[in-house]
Amino acid sequence: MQTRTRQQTDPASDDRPGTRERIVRAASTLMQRQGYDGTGIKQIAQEAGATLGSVYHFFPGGKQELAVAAVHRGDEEFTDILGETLAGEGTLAEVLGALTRSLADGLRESGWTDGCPVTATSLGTAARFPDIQRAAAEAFTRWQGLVSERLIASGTAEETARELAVTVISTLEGAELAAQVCQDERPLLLAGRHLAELIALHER
Amino acid sequence: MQTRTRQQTDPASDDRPGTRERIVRAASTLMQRQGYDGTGIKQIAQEAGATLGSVYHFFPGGKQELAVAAVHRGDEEFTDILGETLAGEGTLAEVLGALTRSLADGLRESGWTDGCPVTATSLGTAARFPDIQRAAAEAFTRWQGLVSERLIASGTAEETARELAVTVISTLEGAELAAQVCQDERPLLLAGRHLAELIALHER
DNA sequence: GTCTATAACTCGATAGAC
DNA sequence: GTCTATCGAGTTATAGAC
Repeated sequence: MQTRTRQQTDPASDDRPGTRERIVRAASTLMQRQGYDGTGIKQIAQEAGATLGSVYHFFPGGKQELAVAAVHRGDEEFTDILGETLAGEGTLAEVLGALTRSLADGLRESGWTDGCPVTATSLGTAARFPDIQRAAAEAFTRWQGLVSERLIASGTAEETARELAVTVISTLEGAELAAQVCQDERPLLLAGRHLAELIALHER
Repeated sequence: MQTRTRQQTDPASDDRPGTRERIVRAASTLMQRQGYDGTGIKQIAQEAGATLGSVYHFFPGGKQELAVAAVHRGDEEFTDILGETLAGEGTLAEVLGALTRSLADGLRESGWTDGCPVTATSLGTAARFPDIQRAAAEAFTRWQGLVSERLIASGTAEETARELAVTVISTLEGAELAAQVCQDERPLLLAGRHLAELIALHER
């Protein structure tokens, strides 16, 4: 899901992150917007304020290795957000409402361009690049696991929780997609409400 | 969502569809698998058994016009499937189970490559090509409308039905995405079950 | 580690014969 | 309507100076 806070990429500013870090960020952001094939390595280098030589120095595997790093980065970012959100106060319904609200805000503020970096980077590449597919699958599985743990902790039966968690991630992902495609935040907000209802149905 | 039945593309067979039709089918199928930027016009021409000259004869607007036609085709195909499924016998729960089952079968049989043609073609292109974004948004809206009508017909209140329909499409779309990414049909099957529960909750 | 130059290739699109 | 040839610009990736 979309998680990135728009950041400074001023190539002239001091004490900025290291070159490798800037390259990964640029790759993740650009592939989130334009997908794997729509993003060029030269564009990544330029956005990162690095040269082509530096990109291949840190990522000798080329574009494919860069995409795997970008997916891992997207995974980590949303894992952090999801973890913090789920650990926050409030009922699960409130937590889901805050999460979808936040995703909707970020998506709208980006002009509906910045959706889920994992999805955008991996979709259409799975058949050609198994490494990218694997990284994306790991992300989805990790997110499902986080939701599942929270459901179990709040009293849902284990098997039920694992199943519900899969649908929670599917629905969040699909709602962000629908919001992006329709350029309308309602799918995300409705997903938050309906998921809360679905979960309440299974709580004891 | 993924709807296509694998079809003959034998370039030598007789009484096959016209050139324009073959080009649209090839464009839709290839962009469904590889996305807009991952699919070349030459590849489309070859898969369609046509020449580059023919492609530009029927689609003078080039790749962009071809992508819009491909999205419209994907829209029509799933609109037909959804319409027939919803009009079929059985409770809405049964109907959703059959639909997700069918989507899962198609996805698995394609080796997890053929997801939703509308999503795959439009994701990552919205900012650059408003025509493609618009065609994709129309598809999502149409599908939501179909589900909404069926919900209203089976006794759900109008506003409730419209809202539920949005989440039904979001969840189906997200579950197909999750199934594709994880190469596992369970997200789709669970989505069918959970959506049935959610809808039952709102029936009177 | 960073930079430039370039090799090797593919892309979308066009022109014009048939 | 169909075909081939090709243009110009773009791509990924590499080589080698600094």
